[in-house]
Amino acid sequence: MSSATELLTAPIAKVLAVAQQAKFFRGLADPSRLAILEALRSGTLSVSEIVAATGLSQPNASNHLRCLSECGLVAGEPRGRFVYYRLTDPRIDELLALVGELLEGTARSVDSCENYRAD
Amino acid sequence: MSSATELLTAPIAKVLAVAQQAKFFRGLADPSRLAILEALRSGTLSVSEIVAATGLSQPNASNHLRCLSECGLVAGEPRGRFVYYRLTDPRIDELLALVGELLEGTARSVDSCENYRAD
DNA sequence: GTAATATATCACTAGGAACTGATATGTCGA
DNA sequence: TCGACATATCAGTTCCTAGTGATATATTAC
Repeated sequence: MSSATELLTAPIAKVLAVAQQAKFFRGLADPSRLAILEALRSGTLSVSEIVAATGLSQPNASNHLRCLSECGLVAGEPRGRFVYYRLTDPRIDELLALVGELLEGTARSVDSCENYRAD
Repeated sequence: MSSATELLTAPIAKVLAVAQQAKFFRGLADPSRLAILEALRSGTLSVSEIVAATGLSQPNASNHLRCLSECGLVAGEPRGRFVYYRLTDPRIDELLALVGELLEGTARSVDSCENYRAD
């Protein structure tokens, strides 16, 4: 795994910033979580709506939502029996749009990445 | 792991786009790879320069570079005994800048994400 | 109060991926 | 050609994490 112990030459502050960014991108680096975020780009949704939109199992969606929530990507607001989730920052939408554009141009080269399964 | 089999309700094209984005973000979701990208933001570097800048072991850096390269984030050009790597797209720099800004504001909430170890 | 619904949590499993150390390939200089 | 250097690949280990199914908690409706 990626150990901070290997990054000894860099200043502490930079290591921390990098670790934080890595954690942030990890929130985005899973198809299920991206599907959730994609669904939330069009507006606030309850967990069951997210489950319906993504096809994820309820416990699985709940787990991913917890991660996304703790990572600050989404926020959940309980209303009665429901919990409504939304993107916390419009720049997350920007980010997804930027990457969407980026990948339209580099689709082929990214597809050829064999290090990770397509899943 | 994230299985496309769980995302049955979404259109195929969207599933593929999401999988591609997830793969892209996975390239960014590791402190070692981010350290490499961060080093490359200031310009082209050879592998040994990257090793020196990040403190990664040579085989480890090489492996991460292969992934980054196959994912289209960096490109390597052999020149004699050296291979010089650079970011393939200026928008990758944009992306990192955007996320940097984003995290300056949400630093505390992201730090509280306990789903993944700080590494 | 009791049943039904919405969400979260738990125990568990399987499969990846990030390391390390050793080794292979390839290129330059003497 | 031979030794030194730069990079890539291989084998193997450890740990993480996404998934499942069962269950707990909480809120509404009857």
